[in-house]
Amino acid sequence: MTKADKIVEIYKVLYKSYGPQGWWPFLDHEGTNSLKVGNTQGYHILDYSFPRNELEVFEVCLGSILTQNTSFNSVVKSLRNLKNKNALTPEAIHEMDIDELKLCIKPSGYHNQKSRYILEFITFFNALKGEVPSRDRLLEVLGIGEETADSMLLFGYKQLEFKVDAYTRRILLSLGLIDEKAKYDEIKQLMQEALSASITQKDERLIVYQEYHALIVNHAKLFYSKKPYGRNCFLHEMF
DNA sequence: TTCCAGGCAATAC
DNA sequence: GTATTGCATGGA
Repeated sequence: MTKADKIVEIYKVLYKSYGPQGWWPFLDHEGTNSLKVGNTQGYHILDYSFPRNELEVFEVCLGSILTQNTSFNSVVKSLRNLKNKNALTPEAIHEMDIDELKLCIKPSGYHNQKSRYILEFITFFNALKGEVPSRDRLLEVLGIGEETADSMLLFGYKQLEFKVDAYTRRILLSLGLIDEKAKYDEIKQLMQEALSASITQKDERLIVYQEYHALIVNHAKLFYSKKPYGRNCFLHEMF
């Protein structure tokens, strides 16, 4: 069984175990439906029409910054703080007092850094005028590294960019599919080549990229949060 | 109390 | 180029 085959099989097993996850965005920007805010079971499961507009794209990007090295429950608190002030828009945050912004995002940590990152991103976002940013341009923005860029592109802009995070590394390392010093791009290419080969339809592949990452996070929270990583992980029994 | 969380930039070597 | 460090809050 090749690495690519294993990567495809892992997805099938995770999906069968946990089901579709339904991630970003989290808040209802149109008032037409009620998203399950803060529900760990998912927010809009099996509805892949999201994000439906620029505001929802913005929320995904904002969440991508806020979730850096931070649990997502904390991020949801910050987003709700902003939403409650009717300030979950680039314009409102831009006009907001910086200390007020810091207070809103305080639950998700690093508020001094992240407030600056957010303001830098808003300037960038406004200049886009609705266009999809290139990955390289995103990486030039202060506070946006590889994972955050891919997070914005995959979940916000529906681009075929696989998001690699610490959990992805741990699982792949534990299963012997990468080595410790594997770089971000190496892991990303491994995942993308495996999935591209087995899923020719782009719309379908996008959904799998999104769900796969979400499934990895869900699975890793259960088996890869405490050392030794991967203890009792049922994926080990597959190969 | 300690450890960890859906990383990043700055700095040191 | 690679390794280390500071950043901050909240929950287990």
